[in-house]
Amino acid sequence: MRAEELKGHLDALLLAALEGGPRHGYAVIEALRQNTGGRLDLPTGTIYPALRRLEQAGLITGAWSVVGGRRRREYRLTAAGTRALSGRRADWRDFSATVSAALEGRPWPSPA
Amino acid sequence: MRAEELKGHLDALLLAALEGGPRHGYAVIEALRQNTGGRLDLPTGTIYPALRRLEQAGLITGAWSVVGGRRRREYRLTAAGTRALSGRRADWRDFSATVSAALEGRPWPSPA
DNA sequence: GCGTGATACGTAGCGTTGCTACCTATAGTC
DNA sequence: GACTATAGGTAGCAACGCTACGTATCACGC
Repeated sequence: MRAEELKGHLDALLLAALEGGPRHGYAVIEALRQNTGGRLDLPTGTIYPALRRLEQAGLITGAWSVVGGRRRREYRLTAAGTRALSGRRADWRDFSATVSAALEGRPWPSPA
Repeated sequence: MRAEELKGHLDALLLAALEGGPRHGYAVIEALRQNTGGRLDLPTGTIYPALRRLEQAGLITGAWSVVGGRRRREYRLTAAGTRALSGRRADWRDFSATVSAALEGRPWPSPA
């Protein structure tokens, strides 16, 4: 998967990963990897800053906890985050339909 | 349509717009607009630099012409461009399936 | 002749954002 | 002691589409 492709869609994926309940960053990475058959294997340098962005935007809230001697920051969706997620889903459907139409449709004849 | 969503996918759209025959920049914009029912209405500041990038990458070639007193730069796909287009189409299908799986699938239960 | 809109090309500079590369720390296993 | 998995983080970079301009021609109304 080329790198730039994900730009602008990561937030939606992260919100979706938190939809089923609270998760910490590392678990989000694993969930994404498992749910996409390994096609989406995002580096920590992508996930952690993105989660902080979402927290700062008020779409998720984070709380520290310690499990098995290791500290975790558990994130959960806020009400605004839930709304944002459904907005992003609609955006994705629209975007994906638009690009598919432009890309997969039969060649557009040039007027010449 | 949010702005960042397009990132990394524009090249494919431009190549596809040239698949049916040579077009100049302004005509590409119109073709994109018409072919997506107006959902994709890209500014010239997006299209012209992108076409130059593609030309520099050897995926398209441009040639000046004058029609009705106005100069145009007509672009056409090169052989490499045609190959690139089919690669990008495959990328899109893979990417779109991956994101849809992660986004539209039923909520993953949290392991807690 | 003048203004306005469509056609047609272009550039400068910006902001966003995901990535690479690196760092810290604990627990378990060999 | 070394290594892997788990868990968090930052600095700096590169890519790229967008905004805001600027240039020019042609057609049309007035």
